[in-house]
Amino acid sequence: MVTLADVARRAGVSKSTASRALSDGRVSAATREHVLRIAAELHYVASPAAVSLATGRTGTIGAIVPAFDTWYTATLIRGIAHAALRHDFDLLLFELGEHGEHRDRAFDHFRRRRHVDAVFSANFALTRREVGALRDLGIPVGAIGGPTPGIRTWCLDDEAAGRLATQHLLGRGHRDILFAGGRPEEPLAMYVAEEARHAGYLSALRSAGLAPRPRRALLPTVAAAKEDAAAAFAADDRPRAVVAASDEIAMGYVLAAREAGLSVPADVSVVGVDDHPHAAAFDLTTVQQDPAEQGRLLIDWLAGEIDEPSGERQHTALAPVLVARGSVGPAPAA
Amino acid sequence: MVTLADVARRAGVSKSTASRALSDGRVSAATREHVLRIAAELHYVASPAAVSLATGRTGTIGAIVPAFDTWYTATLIRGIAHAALRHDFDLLLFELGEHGEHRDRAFDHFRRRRHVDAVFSANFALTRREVGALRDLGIPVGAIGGPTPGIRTWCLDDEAAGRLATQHLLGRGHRDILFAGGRPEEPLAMYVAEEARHAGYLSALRSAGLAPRPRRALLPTVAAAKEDAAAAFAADDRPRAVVAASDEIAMGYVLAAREAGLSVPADVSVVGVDDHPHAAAFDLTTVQQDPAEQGRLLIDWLAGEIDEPSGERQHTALAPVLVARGSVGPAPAA
DNA sequence: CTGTTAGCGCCTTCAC
DNA sequence: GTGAAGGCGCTAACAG
Repeated sequence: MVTLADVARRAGVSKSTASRALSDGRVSAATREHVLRIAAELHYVASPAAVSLATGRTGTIGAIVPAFDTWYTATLIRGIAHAALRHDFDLLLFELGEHGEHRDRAFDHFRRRRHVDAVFSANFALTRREVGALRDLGIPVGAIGGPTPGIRTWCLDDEAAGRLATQHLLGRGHRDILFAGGRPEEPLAMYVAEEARHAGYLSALRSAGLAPRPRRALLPTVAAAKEDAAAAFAADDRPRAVVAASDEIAMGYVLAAREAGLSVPADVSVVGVDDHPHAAAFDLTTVQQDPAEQGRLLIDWLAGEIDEPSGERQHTALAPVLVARGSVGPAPAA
Repeated sequence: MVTLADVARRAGVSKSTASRALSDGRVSAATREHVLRIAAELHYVASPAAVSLATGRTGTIGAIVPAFDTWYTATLIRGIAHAALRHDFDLLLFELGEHGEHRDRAFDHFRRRRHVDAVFSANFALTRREVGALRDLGIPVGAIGGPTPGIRTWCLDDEAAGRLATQHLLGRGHRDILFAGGRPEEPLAMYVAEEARHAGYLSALRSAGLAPRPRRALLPTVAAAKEDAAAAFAADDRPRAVVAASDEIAMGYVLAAREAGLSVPADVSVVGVDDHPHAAAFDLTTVQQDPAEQGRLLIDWLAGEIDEPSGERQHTALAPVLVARGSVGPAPAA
C-alpha cells in the first residue's frame, strides 16, 4: 500500500509538505503541482483510518431508518445516497428492523463508536429521549419527519396534503367523505404523517361546514386497506368518496371496490397521497411528494453543517402538489 | 472521550494488559474481570479509527446496489442490515444511481479508500472487468445474482422458477402460454433473472411439446406491463395464460385485463414471480422468493470469510416455491 | 514556504 | 502473566 511517506520521498519533500499539498495547506504552486503529480502516478489515496484518527473526522454520515422495504424509505435513501456521494461522504446505514426491534440499539450504536460526522433519522418519530441521545453525539443531526424540538427537520406538509386531497373531492361536489388510514398501536407505530393528513382532512371539512365520518383505522399496506375497504363497501352507507392516507391504502380501496363490483370513479372516488410508482397504473388521483428530493435537502444541509455549524433547528414543510388522474368523479346526484 | 489509557490507569495495569483483557489475549482471569468492570464503568469503547489503523480491519461491510426503490433490493438490504448487525459489522452503502450513472465510480471508490473488510454487489450482473476490480481488493467478495466466475453468488433458481410457473399453467390444461418480461436494452439493463426465467418457461414448454409465443419485451414495472398488456389483450389472439417475469409485471397485466373487461382467472390466467407484498391483494398466484433470507446467507458467509477465508466461489441456487392463489384457472375448453 | 516533532488510540512484538 | 516500546498513516503545531 502506498502511503504519504512514499509520495513525500518520491517527490523529495517532507511528509508535512506532501500533506499540505494534497489538502489545502500553504505550499508553493510548483510544489503542489509536483506532489499532486507524484501522488497521481502512485495512485496514492489517504488511509481513512489514519485521517480519521488524526483529524477526528470520518467522512461518513450515519442513517437511522425503519425497514426500507417501503417505497417511501427506499426512495428517500436513494436520494440520500446520491447526495452523500456528491459531497464525497460515505453512507452508513442502521436499520431499525422490521418491527423496530433494534430501535434502542441504534442510538447506543452511534454513541459508542463515534464513527460518523453527522447523523439523521428518517421516517419515524423520535422520542424525547432519542432526540437527547442524538444531540449528545455533538455532531450535526437532522431528521426526515414532523417538527421535532431541538432538531432540524423536513417533510411533506402532511396537513396541507390531507386538506388538498379533501378539497379536491369537495370541489367535485362530494359532501360525505371518508378518511382511511392511521393505524392502531403496534411496535412500529412510528409515523405521525397519517395523523397530520387526517388533521388536514378534518380542517377542510370543518371549513366547508361538513361533518367527518369516523376514521377507518388500519395499517398502511395494500393488504390491510383492501380488507378494511371490503368491510366498508359491504356496509349500508358505503362510502362514495375516500381520502386515503397513502397511495398504498388507496390502492387497497380501489382493488376492494372492483371486487365488490363497484366502479372507480363512477361509484366511488378515491384520492391518495404519495404518487407511488404504481399510482398511474391505478389511474389514481393523488397528492405528490418526492422523498428523494427530501433526502437531498437533508444531506446538503448536513454537509454544510459539518463544515460550519449554524445551529439551525427549524422545520421545513414541503408543499404538496395534487396530481389529477381518473379516480375521482363528480358526486352522485343527491 | 475515554481511551484505553484511561481504563488501564484506572485499573492499575498497563495499556497492553488492558488491551489483552478486552480482546482475547492471555491474562489472568482476575485481571480480565477487573479490567472489564472498569471498562464498563467508564463506558469505554475502542475508537474504530485507531483499531482500524492498528489492525487493518474496519468492521464494516460494503454494499454495491442499484437503486433501492424496488421491492427486491429494499427487502434484500433489510435482511443484510439485520445480519450485519448480528455480526457486529457496520454497513456501508454505495448506490449505482437511478440509471446506473455511478456504476464506474462504485468500484473505484472501494479500491481507493480501502475502508471495508468485505464487499458485495446485489441485483445486477457484474462485468468481467468489475469482477476483476472487486477481486483485486483482496477482501472477501460476494454477490446476489446469477453464477459469476470468480465470485461466490446466491440467487433464486430463476430458471426453475420460470419452469415452475409454466408447469403450473400446463397443469391446469393451458397449452398456449405467453411470457411477459425481459426488457429492451437500456442503461440500467442489469438483470439476468428475467432471461433465466424465460429459459425456464421455454424448457417447460419444450418438455410438453408445445410452442412458445413470441416473448413480450418490456421494462419490469407495473406501468410498463399494464401498457404492454393493453396491447396484448387488444389483439385478435389475446393471451389466455401468462407467465410474468415478476409480480410487478403480473400486476400490470391484471390491471390491464380488468380495464379491458376481462376477468382473472376466467378469461386470463396469470402467474408471477416474487411474492411481492401486493401480490395477495391481487390474489396473484406466484413463485415465491425471500430476498431478506438471501441477504442473510450472503452476510453470514462474508462474516465467516473475513475470519478465515475459504476461497469458495460456487453459486447457490435457491429453490423456488409456488404460492397458489386465485389468478390461475382452468384452460378454456378448446 | 518548508521540515521537524509530536501525537491521534490502539495493538503487538519483545523482554521480563 | 505483565509491562515497555514501537508502529499503523496522517495531521497539526512549532520552529526555521
